Amino acid sequence: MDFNHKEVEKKWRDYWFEHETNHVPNDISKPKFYVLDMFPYPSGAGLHVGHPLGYIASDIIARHKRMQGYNVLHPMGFDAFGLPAEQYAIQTGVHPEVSTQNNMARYREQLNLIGLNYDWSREVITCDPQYYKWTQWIFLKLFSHYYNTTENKAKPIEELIQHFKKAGTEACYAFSDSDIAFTSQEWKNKSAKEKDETLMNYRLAYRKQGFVNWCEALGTVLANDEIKDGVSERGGHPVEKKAMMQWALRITSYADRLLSDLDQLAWSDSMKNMQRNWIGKSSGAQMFFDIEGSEKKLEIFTTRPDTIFGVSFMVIAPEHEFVKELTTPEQKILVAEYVEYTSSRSDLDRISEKKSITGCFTGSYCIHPFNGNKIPIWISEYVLIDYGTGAIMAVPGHDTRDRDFAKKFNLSITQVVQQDEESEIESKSGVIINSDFLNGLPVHEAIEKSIHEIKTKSIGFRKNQFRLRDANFSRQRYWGEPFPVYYDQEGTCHPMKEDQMPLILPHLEKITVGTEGKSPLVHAKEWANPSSGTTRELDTMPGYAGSSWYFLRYMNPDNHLELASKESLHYWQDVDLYIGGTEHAVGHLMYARFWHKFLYDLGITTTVEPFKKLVNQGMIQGIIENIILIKDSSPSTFISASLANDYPEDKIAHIPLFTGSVKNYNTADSHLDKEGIHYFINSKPDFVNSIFKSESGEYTINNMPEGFTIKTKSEVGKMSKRYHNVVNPDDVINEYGADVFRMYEMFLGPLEDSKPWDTKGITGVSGFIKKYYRMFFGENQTIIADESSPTKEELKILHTCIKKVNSDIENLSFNTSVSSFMICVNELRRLNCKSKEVLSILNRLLAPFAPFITEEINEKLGNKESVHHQAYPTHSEEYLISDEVTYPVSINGKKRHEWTVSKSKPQSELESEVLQLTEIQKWLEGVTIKKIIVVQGRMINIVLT
RNA sequence: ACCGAAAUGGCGGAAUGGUAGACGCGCUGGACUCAAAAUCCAGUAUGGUUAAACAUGUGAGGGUUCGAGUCCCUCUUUCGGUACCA
Repeated sequence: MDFNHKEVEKKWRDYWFEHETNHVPNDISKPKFYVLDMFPYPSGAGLHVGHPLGYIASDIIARHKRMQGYNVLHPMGFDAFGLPAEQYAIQTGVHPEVSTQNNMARYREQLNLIGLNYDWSREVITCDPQYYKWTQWIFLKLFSHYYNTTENKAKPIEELIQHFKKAGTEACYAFSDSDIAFTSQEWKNKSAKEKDETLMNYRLAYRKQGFVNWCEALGTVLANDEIKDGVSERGGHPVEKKAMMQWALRITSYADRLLSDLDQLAWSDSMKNMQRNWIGKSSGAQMFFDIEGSEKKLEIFTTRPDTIFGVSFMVIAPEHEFVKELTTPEQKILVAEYVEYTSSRSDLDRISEKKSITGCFTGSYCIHPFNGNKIPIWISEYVLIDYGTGAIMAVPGHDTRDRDFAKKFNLSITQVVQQDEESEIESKSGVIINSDFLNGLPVHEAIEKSIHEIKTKSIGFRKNQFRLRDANFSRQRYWGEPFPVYYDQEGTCHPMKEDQMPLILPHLEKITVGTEGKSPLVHAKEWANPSSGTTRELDTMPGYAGSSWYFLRYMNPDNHLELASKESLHYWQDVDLYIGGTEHAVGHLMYARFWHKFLYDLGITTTVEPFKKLVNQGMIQGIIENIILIKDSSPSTFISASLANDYPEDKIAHIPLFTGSVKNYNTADSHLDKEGIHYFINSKPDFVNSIFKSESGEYTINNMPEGFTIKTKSEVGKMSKRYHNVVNPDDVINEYGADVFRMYEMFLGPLEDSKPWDTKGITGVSGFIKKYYRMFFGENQTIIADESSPTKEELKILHTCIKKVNSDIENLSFNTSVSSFMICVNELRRLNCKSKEVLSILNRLLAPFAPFITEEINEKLGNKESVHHQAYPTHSEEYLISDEVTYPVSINGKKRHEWTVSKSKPQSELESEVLQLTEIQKWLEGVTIKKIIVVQGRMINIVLT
C-alpha cells in the first residue's frame, strides 16, 4: 500500500500547529541562526510554483540548522502596501484592506500546504499600524538627523542647529548637496520658514523638487511600469515629466560606507559588483563656468578635468533650471519643441537609443576659464537631470557620446591626449597636447594639476561624485504609510509627537484618483486638515519603506515600546542567510543596508550590515505555447509552426495558448488538434472565422477534417496569466503531495539558475518517495524494517549519502542532494536493505527535505520525539575507505582505458605497469612517450609526441 | 545603451582544470496482466558497427595547458536590473 500523502500531511500539519513545533523562542542559551526569505507582496493571483523555490531552500536550511542544535529564526510576513491593490480598488471598488487581507490569507494557506516551518506568531505585515508605527518612527528619526562627515555617522539635527546659532556654516561638517554659507547672525535673522528650508539641505529625510510621470488624461501620476512606449499602458494617453515637491532620503550621505562595507559580506561577486556599479563612485572636479552676459555660473562635474582644453561645447539636461534664461529669442521655438519632446521620454529611452542623437542649441555661450573662448551651450536628453549637476562639459575628442553628438551637429573636435592608433579615445594612456600648462603631462598627472589650477583660480574643487541618487520617497498614492508630519500655514513641516503615532491611514469608502496630482487622500477631508491652519502630507511612502527594516521586527514583533527590544536585537543581530530574487539586487538591498546603518548610528542595531550572506534564487519560468498568426491577414490566418520560415519575422505574430490544450507541449512536435483548435476559438471568439493552415491544407473550424493538426511554437518565458501557463502549487501538492513538490522544486536544477517548470518530470521524484516508503512498509502498512545489523556495503552507501547531503546543504546545492538520495535508495533496495539502524538514520537525513513522510515514518518506527528535533546525521570516514581505486588512463588527454589497482600502489609502479597493459600497448606502437602524468588516486595521462 | 547572469543529449540537469552526459523525465524493447494502470528489468549523445574498434561532440571563433564544459580574449542569443511593479 502506498503512502497516503493527503491524510498524513494533514495529520502532521495539525499536529505541528497544535504543539507549536515551529515556535521560536528568544532562547539565548543556544547559538542563533537567522535565515530569511524576501517576504512577498501578496498579489491577487496567489502563489505560483516559482515563488516557493527560495522558501523551500531556506526551509531545508532552517530545519537542518535546527537539527544541528541552533535556535533558528525563520519567519515570514507580507510586504502588503503596494500599487496593484490600489489599482484593483480603483477598478473594482474592493478596498485594499479587504483584498490585501484576502490575498494574505490565501498565501498563508498555500505556504502552510508546502510544510514550511514558519513561526507565524512572528509574522510581520507592513500595512499593520502596529508595524508601520515604527516605519514612521524611523522616518522621523531620519528627518531629525543629519550626516556628520567628520564623525561619519548620523547625528541629531538639534546639534547642527546649535552649531548654526553659534557659528553659522563656519567649520560645519554636515553632508549636503548645496554649498550655501551663512553666518550665525544670518541664521538668527532667518524666519521659521527659512530655517526649515535651510535645514532641508541637511536632514536625512527631506523635501525637494522631484520629477514624476504625470498623465493628464488619467489625472494621476504613473509608475514607470505603467508606461509603455511613452504613453500610459491603460488608454495610451500622453505622459509628461512634472516637477513636484517630494520627500527624499539622503542615501548619498551613506554612499561611501555602502560601498566599502560590501567587502565584508559573503555575497556573490556579481551581486557586489552590481551594488558597486549602482553606487558608481567616480572622482573628478566640480567646476563653474561663466556664462556670457549673465551673473550666473554653469555648474558641471567632470571625471576628466585634464581634458579641459578639449571642451568644445556644454550640454545641459532638458529639465535644467537654466534652460529658460539661456535660451535666446531666436532659439525659443526650437528649444520649446525639443523640451516638450524629451518630457515624453523615459530615462531608459533617453540613454538606451544610440542611433538617434538629438539636441538643440540654446543660443548662449559659456566662457572657457583658461583661454576665454566662447563655448556654445546645448540641450540634450543624454544628460540626465538627476545625475551629477545635470550639466556637462563636452569633450568630443575623448568621450564617445560627446563625439557622436559633435559629429551629428558639426561641432569642433579637439584632440588633447596623444594616443596611438589602436587605443580607445577614452583611454587614460598617453600625454596631454594642445593644452597650455598641461602639455606633456601623462593623463593621471594632468588630472591632479588641472584640479590644482581650478582650485587656485577658485572656479571649482575636487569632488567624488556618485551615480547613486537620493531617490524619491513620496508616492501620490493611498495604499502606503502616511507621513507622520503636518504643515502649518507657512508650509513649514513639523514632525508629529511620538505618542501620537502611528498616524493611521484614514479609511476611504471608495478609492478614487486625487485631484491636481494629489493622492486619493485628498478626499479624506477631515483627516487632511487636522486642525485649523494645519494640513497633513497627502503623499504616502513608497514600497521600499516597509521592506527596509522588516527583518528587524521579526526579532521581537509584538513590542509596543520599541521597534524591537535591545535584548532581541543583541541576540539575533543580523541575518545569517538571506534568500531572494535577483530583481532586488540593487533597490531593496541598498535601502535596507542604508536603514540598517542609520539605525546602527542611532545605537539600535548591533551590526553595520543586515545580511551576512545573500543568495539569489533563479526564476522559474513557464512554457509558452504559441500559435502563429499572419499579421493583418483577413480573414485571420494561422499557420503551422513548420511553415513559419516561409514568412518574414515581421509578418507573423505569436499568440499564446493555454498550455494544457496543446498536445505534446514543449516538444518539437507540439501541436493543436481539432479539439485544441475548438478550445482556442472558444477562448478567443474573435477568431471564429479564422483559417488554419498546415502542410495538409487550410481549413476553417467548420470544414476541418478529424485528424487535422497545426504545429505550435514552444518557448520559455515568464509564468503569467497572460500566457495561460501558471502552475499552482496547490494543484501539484494535491496530486503528488508536499514532500514530492518540495523535492521536485529542488531537483529542477541549481537554486540560483532560472529554469522552466514542467510538471511532467515530477513522476521521478514521486517514484522516489513511493520507493522510499516501501523500504519501511510492506502490505497493510506493516513495518518491514528489522533489527538486523547493517552490512559493510549498506553502511558505505548510507555514509556516502550522508557526506554528500551535508556538504550539498552547506553549498545550497539541493538538486544534487536529491540525486544522492535517489542513488542511495536505489542501491539500498538493490541490496534489499531492511536494517532499521540504517533506515532510521536515512530518515533523519531526509527530514529537512521531506518533512511529512519522515515525520510519519519516525512515529511508526516508535519514536516519541519529532524527527525535526532530533540530531542531524554526520558521516564517519571509516565506512567510506576503499583499498582499490579505478584510474582513467588517457593517451594525450583522451581516456582510453580504466584500470583498477590497489590504492597504495606507488607512483613509480603505476608509471611502469600502466605501459604493460594490453589495452594501452596498442597505442604505443611506433611512437615515443614524451612523459607520463600521474595524479595519485585520480588519473594517469600518457603524453606521446 | 549600461550593469549582472546564463548557454552541455529530445527535455531538466551532473562534472575540486583530470573518465562529459551522474540523477530524473521522455522514448524503445521486455516481464507481470485477458487488457490497462501501477511496478520491475534492459537500452538510450551523434556517426559508425551484428557487436566492437574508432571518429565527432558542452552557443560561435581564437588562445593558455600534458589535459578545457571548467581558465583568458572576441562575438551571438536569452534572462534579470536600470531608481514609481514588487
